[in-house]
Amino acid sequence: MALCISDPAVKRLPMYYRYLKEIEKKGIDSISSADLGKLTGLTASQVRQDINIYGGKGRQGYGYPVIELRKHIEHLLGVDHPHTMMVVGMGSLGCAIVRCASFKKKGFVTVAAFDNDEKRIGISLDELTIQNVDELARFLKSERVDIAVLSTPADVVQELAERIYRCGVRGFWNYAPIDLQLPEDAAVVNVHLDESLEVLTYRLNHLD
Amino acid sequence: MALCISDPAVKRLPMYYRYLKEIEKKGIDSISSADLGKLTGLTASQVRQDINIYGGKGRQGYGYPVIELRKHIEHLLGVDHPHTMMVVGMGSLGCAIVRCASFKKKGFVTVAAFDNDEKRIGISLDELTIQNVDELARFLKSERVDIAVLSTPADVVQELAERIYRCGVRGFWNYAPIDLQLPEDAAVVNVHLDESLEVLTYRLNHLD
DNA sequence: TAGATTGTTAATCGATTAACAATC
DNA sequence: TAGATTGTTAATCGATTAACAATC
Repeated sequence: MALCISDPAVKRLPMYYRYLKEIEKKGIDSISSADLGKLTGLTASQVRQDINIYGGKGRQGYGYPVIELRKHIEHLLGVDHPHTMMVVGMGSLGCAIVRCASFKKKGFVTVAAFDNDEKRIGISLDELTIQNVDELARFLKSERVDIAVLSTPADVVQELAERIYRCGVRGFWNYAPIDLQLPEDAAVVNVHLDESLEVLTYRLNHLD
Repeated sequence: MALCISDPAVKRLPMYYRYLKEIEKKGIDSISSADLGKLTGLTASQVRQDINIYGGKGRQGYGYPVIELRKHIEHLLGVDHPHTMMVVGMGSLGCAIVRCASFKKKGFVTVAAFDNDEKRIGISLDELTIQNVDELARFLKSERVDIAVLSTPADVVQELAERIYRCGVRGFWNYAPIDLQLPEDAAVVNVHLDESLEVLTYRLNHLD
């Protein structure tokens, strides 16, 4: 795909997707940039620029066809086809992610869960059994995994991620409080929940 | 505080804070903007601009004093004093947040947990007992809560947040997949884990 | 047709980067 | 002192907004 979307515009993509699904559910079949702007908190101009960059098409005097645009963005995001995930680090956060029903609904299938703690290995969650992290490379030889979810302590996650990368996984959703360093051909999102909370305390302490 | 920090600069604050703590732990007592830039992936120029805006002070020919700058940013973020939190919606994600030890270490004390499901009310997690969400207003009459963590289904969270706001809480850390609408004098951070995952699939599907 | 609204270009705004004098 | 590095101003870059002709 030749079209290149700037990072700020990519980050708005999921928001458009969310609102479009809402609008679609209401049975509305077209929406103007002005109305979509009101919903998302953006200017109509920005909405039009974005949709143009995304390659979406509207009709003058009418607006954007909701279903068509939703499908278009769905395809851009890549969520029109399922992804397999594995979770490494089965603390309470790792377990919460495995259990999270909304991801399943959206086509994210967790195919394995790993930990290095003997007390956790063998425990079942939903249809999964927690495996020893030493089995990881062997598992990845036979199973395709699109996304590794990392919810281990920070001090082991970089080395772990490199190991997983070498097994061919290219998507990394990192919950450990560091910035993963991986080769260019890997897609990494660092979640940094702690930093999100610190942004909140900043705002809370500077309200006035 | 008169100084106004732009949103992009506020969002970099926790990252500086994280790296400064790391550097401090290594026993290094001064760092140049060039070296801090290398760590954070920013230009030295940006680092200096940021620190200036934050009100931090360095010394020519020497760099920035690590401990002093760390403390300064800690104060700006407001994490130099403890915050109380309550969690509403005790699904697996809500439980994971209550259990998350790293928040405790950073001065975030969870003082209550609520749910509306009879099966969950009365269950104990750590030192907390899950209370009926109907008790929420009564609880807030006697206890001060800085931050409400919302991990309920999306369809109830807006109304719930408004109710909590009316009880005087001003910090909202929202995990439900909607954008909370609250008055100006509330500090809201919408986490949107699902959207973070969609940004990952976008990048994964557009690697080449 | 007239009204509405897109698609797109130009103008503006704000954030990042470069440059360099000040100074430790 | 000489070298290093900040603090700060100016230049650049990119993203957002405004404007308006095209057209449904």
